[in-house]
Amino acid sequence: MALGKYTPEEVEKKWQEIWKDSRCFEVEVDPSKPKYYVLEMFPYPSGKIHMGHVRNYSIGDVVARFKSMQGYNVLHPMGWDAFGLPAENAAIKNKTHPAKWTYQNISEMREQLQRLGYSYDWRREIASCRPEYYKWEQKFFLKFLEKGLAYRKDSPQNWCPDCNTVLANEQVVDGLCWRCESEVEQKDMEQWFLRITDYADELLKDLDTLDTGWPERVLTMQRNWIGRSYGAELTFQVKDMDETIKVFTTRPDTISGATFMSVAAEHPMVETLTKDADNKTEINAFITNIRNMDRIKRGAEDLEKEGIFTGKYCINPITGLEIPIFIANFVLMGYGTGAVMAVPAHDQRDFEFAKKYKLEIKTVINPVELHDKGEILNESTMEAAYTAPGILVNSGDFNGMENESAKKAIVEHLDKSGLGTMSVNYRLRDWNISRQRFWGAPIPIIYCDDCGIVPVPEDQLPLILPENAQVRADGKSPLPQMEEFVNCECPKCGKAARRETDTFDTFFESSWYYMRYCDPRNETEPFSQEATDYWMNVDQYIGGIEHAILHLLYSRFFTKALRDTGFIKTTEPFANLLTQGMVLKDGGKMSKSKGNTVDPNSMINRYGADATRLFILFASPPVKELEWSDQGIEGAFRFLSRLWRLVEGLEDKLQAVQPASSNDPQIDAAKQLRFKEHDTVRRATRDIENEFQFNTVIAAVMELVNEIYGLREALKDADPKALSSAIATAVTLLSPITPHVCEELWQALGHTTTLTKQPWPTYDEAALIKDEVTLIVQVNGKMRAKFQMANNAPKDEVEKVALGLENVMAHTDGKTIRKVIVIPNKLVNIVAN
RNA sequence: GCCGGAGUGGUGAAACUGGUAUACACACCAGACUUAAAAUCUGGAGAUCGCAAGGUCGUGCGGGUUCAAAUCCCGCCUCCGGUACCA
Repeated sequence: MALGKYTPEEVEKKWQEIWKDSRCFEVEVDPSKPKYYVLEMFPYPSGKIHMGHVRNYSIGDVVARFKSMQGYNVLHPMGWDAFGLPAENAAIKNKTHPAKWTYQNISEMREQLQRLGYSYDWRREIASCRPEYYKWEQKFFLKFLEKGLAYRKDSPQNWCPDCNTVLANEQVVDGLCWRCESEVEQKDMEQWFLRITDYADELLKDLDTLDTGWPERVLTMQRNWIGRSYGAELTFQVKDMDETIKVFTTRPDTISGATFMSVAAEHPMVETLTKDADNKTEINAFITNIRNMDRIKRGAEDLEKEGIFTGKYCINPITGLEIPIFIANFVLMGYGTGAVMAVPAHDQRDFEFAKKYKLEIKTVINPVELHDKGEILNESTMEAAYTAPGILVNSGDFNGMENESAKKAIVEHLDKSGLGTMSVNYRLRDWNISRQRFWGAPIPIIYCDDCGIVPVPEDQLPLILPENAQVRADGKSPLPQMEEFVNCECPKCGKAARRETDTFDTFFESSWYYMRYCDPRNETEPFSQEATDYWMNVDQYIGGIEHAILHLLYSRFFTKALRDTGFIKTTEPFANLLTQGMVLKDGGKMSKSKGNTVDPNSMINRYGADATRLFILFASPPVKELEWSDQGIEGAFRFLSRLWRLVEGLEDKLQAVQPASSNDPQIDAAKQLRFKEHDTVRRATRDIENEFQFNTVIAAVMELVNEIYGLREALKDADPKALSSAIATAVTLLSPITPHVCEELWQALGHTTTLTKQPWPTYDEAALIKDEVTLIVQVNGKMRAKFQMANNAPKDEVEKVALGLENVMAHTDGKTIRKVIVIPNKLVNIVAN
């Protein structure tokens, strides 16, 4: 069969059809084979794929094809994270329904992905906006409700005025909305929450099990986000009032040094404390000022510490002394109890505050060096708080104790009078899942005047998002105005009732989609036990670092919550995580606003899917950033053409042999080629297995191709089998990366089966042993000469030859040879002076 | 401040357990082919001195360990990413 000119569009179309017809990427549960689940984060159907997607999905495709060649039963699905705000905005703009826009985008993006030749089992495709999908998460929600994992609460929430909805803490980045970057406001609202904090400890502890599979920095980010700190909750009596204030502290050992107390402006006690203060107006102005300050300014590092005295005192439970209560701008209601016992001598913030307002500073922890000299840290000359360990002083019965043991002793003492207990505090907050948006899954709840909150009965699921809704020009959800949606019967008492009109946070959908892929068409349950027992968990997950906390934390939580509600046995969803680097252009992130985007479609049109994939995998290792280069993709295309021409030029000489099958080379050229061939298999396998370093895999194959070019004249008549074997190896090794062109060349070699059924090549150790090796000679560590010698020549012989080399003699002349180090088959180092 | 990562040619990047620093590619230069160009094939190339053989320097900076360091240790500098009044 004549190969002709390399025209990617023809080759790619041809093989995509063959793969589709042969259904070679469709997989089923098969306990007789080891499984491998490779998953890339599913995209939001924005309409067009971008280079970030191409990179993400190309990496995943190589992994999938490679593992499949290694004999695994590979699950490699794709779908759509299809709920979200852009669809609503587009619907407003085009006066259409978000669903229409979304489904149209999905079909366009699906086509683009298919043009790239990815090995997905397309039968498993899911779109999270379909009732058949979100039905199950409505069911999960009802189960969570039963279990007490879902609850409703009225509290200040992050409100994005642009998106017209609340946001979870994780979705507020530097005080800005993660999606639209508007300034987030605070707003009191009644909302639905999931008790992710119930799992805080487990989420933290299980990070240790991901130690080898996840990038260090993602683990660290999650640990910081959960923010576990161990300390104590202590109770302070308010003087002359029947009230107490609880504080959380990690330093109960310093309590005797607590000379005042700071509470947050939002603290519920503030109103009571300041009710009859003389300067009530001043206090109110101070509070209003803090509360109106936006989050960025309030959180700024250089924000001046400010406070105001409430006029009230509380009693230090250890010293019995009265200490003033302040409202302070740096105390956050969202952490701990919203009140802090202030120990200026041993906390930097309290120190600064005390200096500013001339409050007492009292040393209670003494540095050991001073203590040994019989001295005590002098408060009046201190320039910063002393936060290191030490010995207790000015602390009554606890004097002389080491501060670490004093922590426990003091809390135990307070516990006797019910004023203190050891406690753990987390930075993590419960997950607010209510969204005041239309394009999301409806929360299956009914409000009845008589029965209160009533869950939608399970047999009424899915609770379908109305298809006839008209999106509003002001961006607000149309649901609350839709009588036919809102009005319903109470399932309990049958009276008229109202439906919840909020929808789920869209992170709800992405928190379990990888489970649904295991059994995506199941109509009676979210997924069968059989399917998830076999496929879960995901062996290799691939996606962007931007989800280090959000999606990855929610998914981990969901997995555990679904385990505890009996849906699945898995505890951690993703065994291994690869976060691919960004795609840059001209040193910056590709973005529409910068106008430096490169459209994957135009690259495919011009150079083909294979060249696009090749470049993106060659230019940088997957975890690193990738600088886009127009010349680079040109070069990738040139390499594929070069490989093509190699086969084309030898067409009548080549045979349909297996990779690495030339076993008996007679001439030097064949020996040399055989060595290179086996060495390439060794390197390629090693580099894929070592963190998927596809860039060096490609470099190795390029070297092999260069070698074949150099030897082809010598071998084409003398040993065509050696050439055929080497070409077969190159094509096979490259096939996960550039599958279409490799299939075509494989066929041109005379093979009748496809590469999708071809095993990954193996190499023969014996082929890597050379008759002669090159040795390096150093004199005092500097390279002076090289020479050829028989493999494994005896040390003394090697030494003799090395010492006799001309340039070596020149450098050792007149010197005494002290030592000669011989590393077999590698190097000789002569130490002389 | 803290946590993570990275500093290697003109550029993207290699270097497996310490053992020829710069593989592979891009860009560049030269030769072959061509009337010419493109494409292709072959070759060159870290800097510097030298006609050459060869020498000297060279992996952010300064030390150290070692026969031998891009690689290990100590101390810094710069850049990127994340994160922070978290009590």
